[in-house]
Amino acid sequence: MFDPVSNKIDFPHNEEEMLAFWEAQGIFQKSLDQRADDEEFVFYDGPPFATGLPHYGHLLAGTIKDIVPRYQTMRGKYVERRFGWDCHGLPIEALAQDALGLAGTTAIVEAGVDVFNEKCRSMVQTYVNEWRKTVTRMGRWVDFDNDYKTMDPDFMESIWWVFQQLWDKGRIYKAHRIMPYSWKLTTPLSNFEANRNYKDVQDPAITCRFKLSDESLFGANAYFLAWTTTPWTLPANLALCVGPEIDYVAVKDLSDDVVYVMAEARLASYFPKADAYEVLKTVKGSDLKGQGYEPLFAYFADHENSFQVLNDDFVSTGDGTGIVHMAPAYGEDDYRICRDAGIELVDPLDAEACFTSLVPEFAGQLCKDADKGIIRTLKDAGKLVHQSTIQHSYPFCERTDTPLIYRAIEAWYVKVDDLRENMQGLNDQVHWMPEYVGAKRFGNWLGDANDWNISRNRFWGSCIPVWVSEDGEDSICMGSIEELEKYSGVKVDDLHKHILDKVVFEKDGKTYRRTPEVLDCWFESGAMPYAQQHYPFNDPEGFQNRFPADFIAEGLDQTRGWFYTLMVLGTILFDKPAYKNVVVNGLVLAEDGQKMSKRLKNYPDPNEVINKYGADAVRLYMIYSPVVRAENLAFAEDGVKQIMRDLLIPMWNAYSFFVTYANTDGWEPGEISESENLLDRWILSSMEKLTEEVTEAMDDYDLQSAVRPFVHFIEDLTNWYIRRSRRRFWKSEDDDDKHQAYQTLYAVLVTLCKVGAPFVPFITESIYRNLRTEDMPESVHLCDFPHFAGKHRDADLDKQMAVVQTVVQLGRSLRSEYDLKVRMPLKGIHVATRDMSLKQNIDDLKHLVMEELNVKEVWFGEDETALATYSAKPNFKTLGPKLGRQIKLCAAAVGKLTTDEITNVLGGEKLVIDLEGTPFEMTADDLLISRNPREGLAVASEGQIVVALETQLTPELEQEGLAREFVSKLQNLRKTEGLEVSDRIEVRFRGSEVVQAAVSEHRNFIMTEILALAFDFEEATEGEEFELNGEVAQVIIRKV
RNA sequence: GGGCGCAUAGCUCAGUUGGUUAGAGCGCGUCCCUGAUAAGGACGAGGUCCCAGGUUCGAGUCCUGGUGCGCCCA
Repeated sequence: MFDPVSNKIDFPHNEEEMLAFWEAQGIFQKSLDQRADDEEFVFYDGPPFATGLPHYGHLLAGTIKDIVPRYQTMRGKYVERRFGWDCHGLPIEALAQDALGLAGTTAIVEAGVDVFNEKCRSMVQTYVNEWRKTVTRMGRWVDFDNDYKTMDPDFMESIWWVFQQLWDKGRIYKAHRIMPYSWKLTTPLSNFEANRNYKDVQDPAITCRFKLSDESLFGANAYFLAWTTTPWTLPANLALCVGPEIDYVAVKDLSDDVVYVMAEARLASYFPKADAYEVLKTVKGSDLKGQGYEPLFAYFADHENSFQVLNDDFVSTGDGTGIVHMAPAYGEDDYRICRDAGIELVDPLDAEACFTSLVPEFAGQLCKDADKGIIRTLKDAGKLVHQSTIQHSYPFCERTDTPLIYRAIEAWYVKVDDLRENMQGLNDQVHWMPEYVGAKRFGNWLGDANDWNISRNRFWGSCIPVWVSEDGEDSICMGSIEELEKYSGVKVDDLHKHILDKVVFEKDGKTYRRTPEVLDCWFESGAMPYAQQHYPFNDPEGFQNRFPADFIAEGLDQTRGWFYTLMVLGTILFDKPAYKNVVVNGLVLAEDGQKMSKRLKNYPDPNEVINKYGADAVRLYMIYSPVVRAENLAFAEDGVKQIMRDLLIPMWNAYSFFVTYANTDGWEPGEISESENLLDRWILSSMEKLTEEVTEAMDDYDLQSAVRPFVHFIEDLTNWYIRRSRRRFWKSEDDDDKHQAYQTLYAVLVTLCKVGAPFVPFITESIYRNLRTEDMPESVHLCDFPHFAGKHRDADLDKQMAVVQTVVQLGRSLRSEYDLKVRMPLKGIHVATRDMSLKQNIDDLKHLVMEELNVKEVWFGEDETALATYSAKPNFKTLGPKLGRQIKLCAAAVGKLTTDEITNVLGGEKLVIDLEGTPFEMTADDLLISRNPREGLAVASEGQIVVALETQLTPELEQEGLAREFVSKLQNLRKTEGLEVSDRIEVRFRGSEVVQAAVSEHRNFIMTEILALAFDFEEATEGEEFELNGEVAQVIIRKV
């Protein structure tokens, strides 16, 4: 006996039971243990930040990260799945800052880095339990107990090893980088952070003049004009820049005979009146290259290579003068262009962006506040030619709402720009899903990869393991804790900044201190393949089997993130890609196509959706969408509901049907005998086809394609196999046939559970658990994935059944058109088709049609012409290449063909048409023939099939129809009276003479159908009154 | 500003190497069926395949240029 199954299934509740079962029996662990000696399938889990609750994007990625390992496990691989946590970085620091009420880096330093870092450490765990709960509830099997955290000492030690590798290979260097900087927080921000808070502000816009050194060019009184909205950068000016292709003019101001140099295109804005100036000369920017000028301020007058005109294409004539003032410490282009010209930057601002003693005149003033004084000084010195204000949008610090400045920050870099081709080559070995993300998006990105800035001027992170001598001359890079201990004699077991910065040692008379920066947390996630296993300190040989990964999966937004950092480090360390297969998922948006927003509440709470429809439905909804191929998904709760109704409920109903009748019959799974029944063979063939399609799609990591064939299969199973086999289960007198029906449906359901298990782990487990016999594994997830050996595949049968389904569809359509209920038996249906492969199983096929359409006979024939006329079109696919332009003539000729002519061609005759005087020969293959039902007949056609329904009714047929109506009413009555399917009844009835006649004629049939033991006609019967095809009857039933 | 992608029915999406009636499911309307099914079936309405050019005998599909949206970068 199977456990009784209700068709009223509560999926979420059922899932909770399965979770409890997995937990109690340790099924996940068993699924690992039983593959312990098998080949490894290596999966790397990208670590999420632990600073918020999981959202749909995580659920999606988590589902993909669950399906593939489950599938591979069932295919016989050992798949270790360790959860990872990204513990370091700004998100967690921000939480800690809020918790401690610390506004910026100064406040953190004052409060103590140790206090701050320990707060960060304590807060990392804040959301872990919530994550574990939700991830587990989604059915994802992943090891939380043996997780890796980027703040673990082992992990951090491996980071050192990785860093030292880069160091030893000469790939680490220090340079400046222009970054948005908050003087209030005294910290640089990322571009991303800076982009989030633009405001419209008014700033000064001034034009200054820079005196040319070479008086031979335009005379003794000639100046370059340059425009700026940041006057405070002028004290640090070291060069001017012009566009080499831009035309510049030297114009004499006729009011004072001073000569100014500026872009021709900007002339009108400075000299609106044409009679106020005289153009002396026009030159290209490239002609001005190398010209010297007198510094505006004297502070850096002796600076090497400075105060000359440079060339660069970035200069535009959109505003200003077409000549750009360069302060390399305060602009990205400035920095780049000056560096290339051999000009070292000067930065006379302190950490709080106040001028230092290098600029004594403004020392102690905040840079922005110094604007006024600087402008006044320039004005007094006669160096200011124009002054106004400009309104523009400018980035502000999110936390303090003070304007950001751009300034040079010392940073550590990994050199990667010489590895572009190497990385692209390795990337070609990676299988991407979808393919274009790897080939185009990621490939292009690798193609112009820039050196990687890996340092952060922050506190909570892995430390750069470099100790620098106090004179800055020597550096020592540590690759392990042991190495540090050797140098310092200090024992350390925690590698965070507040510990390590206290480790100071002497070597050869010099004192060494650690460089203050911490590592970008992307460096840690990129080093995760090594660090999670504590490589190379732990089991370096075993590492060979666990690198690279067979599979990773993340969102499209990781193209420049994890996918990239894994690739960079894999390339440098081992000259290998770090992963072989990648599934890239798209963004999950709100139903309206907007981003999901907590503030707008434009999406349902994930936990509520799971608790309403179940995790299986949510998983399936997401996977059966293009979001698993990097496209966006507008998440619709209704879509989840739909998936449940389309797939999960029908599957459950098929199962519930089986168990109900198997229990009624006391059927038990037994020895397997090959069924001869056509439907059985067909559904087994379909099952194997499904297995094959799912396997192929999964081996290609195409999850959406793997799910698609389930839809069709479930449809075939429930609405064709079971529908057409129903009577075999509950009315069959042939025990062998009944046994084969049970055996087949049983086998199909068990196999379906196994094939579906990776995708919908709960419902399949629940069904499997009830169906399994003692000798089978206790969980479907401990089973092997089914093979598709081709044992049951029968392509001919698939095709024949498709024809039968078409015939039935056409027959139903005709019944509907002629208003003939299916309960009314009809004489028969004619099926005409030239495809006579049907003949093979014609008797069985006939019976399917007869039962489904309720007709007494099916006549198969080849001659369609009695039922339909033909018309033809050329087969453009075959004729197009042969005929080219002439195909239009051909089409005209073919369109005129008569039914008889087409019949002849179908019979094998060649068709010759005239094409501009040339005969052209065609065969039946060159024609596309459509069948058009003849007028006045009940005929319908589709493709090569034509059917004709015999619509005439006879008294006998009408009588039988009435009997069937009677049965139908009684079945409904049984149902409303709450009888069990196997209950026997007594019936008393009365009715019109017509009814009486029909009932007595079909008495045995009726009694069998409704399980009546007694069936009596009574003149005066109370009870339910029915209308049967216009006749009246009254019935009383009683359970025996 | 650059790279990549997406745009097909009211909605969610299929649509092979270009081939002549562009499909499915849901939703909607009408009708039917029902002793496995919170189901099922038939029929119907609903399309400028984002726009404009081009290549071709033939373009949803290929090319060029736009528009809108998204991701990443600057």
